[in-house]
Amino acid sequence: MEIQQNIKIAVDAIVFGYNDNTLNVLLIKQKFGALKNQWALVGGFVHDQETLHDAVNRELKEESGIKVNYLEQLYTFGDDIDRDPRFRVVSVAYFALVNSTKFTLKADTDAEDAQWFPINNLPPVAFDHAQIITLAYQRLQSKLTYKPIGFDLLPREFLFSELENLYCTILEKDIDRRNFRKKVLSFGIIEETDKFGNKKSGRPAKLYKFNRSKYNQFIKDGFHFQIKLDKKKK
Amino acid sequence: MEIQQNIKIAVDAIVFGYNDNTLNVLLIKQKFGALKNQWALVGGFVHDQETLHDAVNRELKEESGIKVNYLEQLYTFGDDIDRDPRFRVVSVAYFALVNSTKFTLKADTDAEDAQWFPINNLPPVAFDHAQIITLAYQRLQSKLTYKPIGFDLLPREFLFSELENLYCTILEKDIDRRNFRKKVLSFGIIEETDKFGNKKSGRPAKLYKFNRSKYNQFIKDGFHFQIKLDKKKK
DNA sequence: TATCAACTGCGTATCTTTTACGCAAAGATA
DNA sequence: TATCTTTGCGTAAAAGATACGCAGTTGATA
Repeated sequence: MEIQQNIKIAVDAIVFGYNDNTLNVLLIKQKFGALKNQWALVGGFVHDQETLHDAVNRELKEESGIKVNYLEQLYTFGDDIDRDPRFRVVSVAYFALVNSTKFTLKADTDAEDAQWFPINNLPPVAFDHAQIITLAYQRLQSKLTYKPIGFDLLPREFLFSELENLYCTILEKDIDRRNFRKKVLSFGIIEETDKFGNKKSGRPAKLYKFNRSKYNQFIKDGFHFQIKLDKKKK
Repeated sequence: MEIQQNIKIAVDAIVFGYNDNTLNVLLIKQKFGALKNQWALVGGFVHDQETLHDAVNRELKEESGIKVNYLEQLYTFGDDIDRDPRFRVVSVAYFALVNSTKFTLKADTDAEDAQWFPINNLPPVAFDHAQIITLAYQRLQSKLTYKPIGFDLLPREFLFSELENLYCTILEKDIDRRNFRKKVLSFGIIEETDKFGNKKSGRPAKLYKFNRSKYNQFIKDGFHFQIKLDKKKK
């Protein structure tokens, strides 16, 4: 039985980083090919003998040198037959989080340049990549409220104010600092260290860290991680 | 620029129906090909000139004659290189809901037989389809709590007790009938008709119907549909 | 060194939502 | 009429979310 089919499969990765109260997206500019000199998501065609996950990780390594903290499949784009002008491509998009302070971007084999762009100030991007980024941002926003993925954007040890700002920034909402702290602490999934973060002014703040095994237990016990930030109901 | 790639793209559909307090999955048994005489999900290879959605709808029509109420992309399975013994297949799985009382299944061109199976009593299925069904069921369970998709499994007009049983059955949880009713009514997204459902005994019950435009307004006003069914906290 | 600005960390009163559950209403059956 | 069953409404108590006061600790400044 032979199936005639002339469609290529690619993967794309939307990598989010967080730095200085700003959410950033990783974009690359390729040396070769159709995307020459255009900003685009990390991505490329899947090899015959690698899994989709392997393909994403390979592209991430080849094009940016980054190792992500969190990776999940986002959506498969295959309803626009002409999204790539060369031939039909179905692209499986992945969604990744990284602590961007940890890395210096190194454009590796395929990419001429790799850079962080603030989500609110993106350059024009290739193909339908703007649409993909929008979807990824929505996923990030909603997932942040019911999974503890914010920690994957922060350093291993962080200040409460950093976590708080991250939620404010990404969810684009106000927040009551004291209630937020109370809520997060009530889950019992982060613990304080004996270290203090260095700040310009103000009372020194303890560094905290996320405890994943406590989180797993928390879930197993039937509790729910949920952070809502609406200051007021209607 | 030529890309060498030898991977086929398929779509699969997990169709849920609800009947007599039972959640069912649609499976088919094919006449021809590798799946001959094995139960499997509706699905097949994507044509070069059709979108992924079109491919799913075509397969649904060809293999079962069903028109679904709700369709969304579920997940793309491409991490098991040998999931199909013939050659590498990446499959984009879709998740569909239908009011199964409305249809008589007609096995059409490709399928020998199309049948509903209770989710808790499935026959052996081809490939990794059991895994796909499990994922779809999880998606259904979680989505039911925050989107009004339950109505897509019911007739246009339904009894409150039917809606209630649907939630109980799918979420596998107990429920306080009176609180459930209060909660759902408080959203203002379903309205009563002047008709009554026929029951064996007991006080006659009004038929209700879901009002989608009210729901859209409800969302636009910043409210959230959310139905939690835990009878007790820890 | 006194004061101020900036930020942390804790506590409490109030309002809203969820949960538990009592009970009358409206048929069907015998 | 007595009984069974299911519907539909109401209310009290428990739990959770929100608003907000305020002292503690630092660096910078007058």
